[in-house]
Amino acid sequence: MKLEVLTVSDNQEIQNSIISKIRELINYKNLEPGDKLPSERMLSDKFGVSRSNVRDAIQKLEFYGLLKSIPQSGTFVANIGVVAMNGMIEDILRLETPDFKSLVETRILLELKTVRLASLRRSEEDLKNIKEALDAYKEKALSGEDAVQEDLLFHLAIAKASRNSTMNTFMLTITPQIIIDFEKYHVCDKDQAVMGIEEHTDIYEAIKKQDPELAKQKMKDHFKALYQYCYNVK
Amino acid sequence: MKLEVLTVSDNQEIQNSIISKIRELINYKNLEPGDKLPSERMLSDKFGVSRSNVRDAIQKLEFYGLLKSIPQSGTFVANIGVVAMNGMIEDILRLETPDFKSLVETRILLELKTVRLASLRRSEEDLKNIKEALDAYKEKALSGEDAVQEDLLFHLAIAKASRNSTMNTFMLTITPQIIIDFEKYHVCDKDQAVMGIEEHTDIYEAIKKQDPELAKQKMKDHFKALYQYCYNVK
DNA sequence: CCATATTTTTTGGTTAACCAGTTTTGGAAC
DNA sequence: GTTCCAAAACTGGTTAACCAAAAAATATGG
Repeated sequence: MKLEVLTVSDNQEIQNSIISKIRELINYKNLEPGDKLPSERMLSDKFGVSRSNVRDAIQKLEFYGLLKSIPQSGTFVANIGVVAMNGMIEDILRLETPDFKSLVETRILLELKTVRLASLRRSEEDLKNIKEALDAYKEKALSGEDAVQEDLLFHLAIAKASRNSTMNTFMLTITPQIIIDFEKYHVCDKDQAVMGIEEHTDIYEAIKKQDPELAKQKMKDHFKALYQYCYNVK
Repeated sequence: MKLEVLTVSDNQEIQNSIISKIRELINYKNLEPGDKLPSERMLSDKFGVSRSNVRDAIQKLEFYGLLKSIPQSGTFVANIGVVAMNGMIEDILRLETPDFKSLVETRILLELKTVRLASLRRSEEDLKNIKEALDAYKEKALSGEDAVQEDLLFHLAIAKASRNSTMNTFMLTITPQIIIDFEKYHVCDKDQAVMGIEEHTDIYEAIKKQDPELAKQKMKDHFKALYQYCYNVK
């Protein structure tokens, strides 16, 4: 287990080092938006690493919109100037795995917004999906089983109903880590699950009534315990 | 150009189809958290696609925390139940490229929060970084040049000072697309750049004074024009 | 029959060869 | 000197062979 973590860390190091070298190259050669980077083979040769490592690094920079690979042509620097490029690569290199507090803080921010938007924009089908998620959660929680999954699916259903694809994506990306941390820190015990039913129902009713402020308040109440817990732990 | 878009779309289709098949497999075989998936070779064989396609699909599901590859052992379903797994894969398959309105809406939400947090948590070094970004923006804007990069670097400096790694990451991920859309829709003309100097300075001063509510209000003012523009366009 | 050592198989990851386009280049024709 | 075209070189993507480590199976000794 230790070894695995180590290798992952090493790979991360290698990738960051390659990203760093690509930045130096862009600076040194004064590459501007639209200019072509040296080929993957050349880079892997120059950096002394495998081509797949170079490809992975490029893919990451492509994800953040800094580079653009075109199939049989080359890799190009995106329509972004050298200043922004440097600043963003700097930030990307410093990206750390988010701590629990940061995660919860962000989740609360997002959910107070998505629940408000969902109240305003939900379709009848959205409402139906939320209701189904609520019922599934109810049943599981009442049976005394662990209902963390159904809990989060209820929240994801609200995020989907918010009709904001960016926030929906963000909720999707933080959910797995939240599940892991919840289990790690033993948040959401079973006694809270029953209380959660009432709170979830309140949120659902507010969305049904299309009352954004009420929905936001009910979500706030729902997060109250989590919020305090989170700030006590860390 | 058309062709490129087409192939990208095709690749996306292939990947989604593989993800979909993996889901069916998990459902059919009733795989639970911790269970091992068939090997990559077996999957590529069974699905009739290349192994690298399977690897890419697995990597994506790994990003969303649904699978976990362990080097010389196998790929395992994460500590997430079959219900949440299905719901999340469903959402992942439906992920669309975010529209401009969704992007701006999310950015405003994030920035109103980060500027507040930055006011409360900023270190002296954070403040220095923000000041430097502000000065760079000032200089560029006053010279009449395009200062979109320096503009966004100022905002990213604030995000960094918020000491919330998740929000910082989210700001990084949406920034490139925002730049692209800004240029596409010709937001942020040069006459706005000069006005932006004053607004940026106000925000900086509020952060310096560690006044979170003032900072939030100044950021709100800063976004006022953008907000209206965004809701008129779409 | 059990516990331990050893060989064999299986695994995700890596490397190198290959492919189908794109880009460059060299020289022929005018 | 310019234009054009074919051929060679180069490109990111794909495929298949290979690697080392981890499991699994088999053998060995008690």
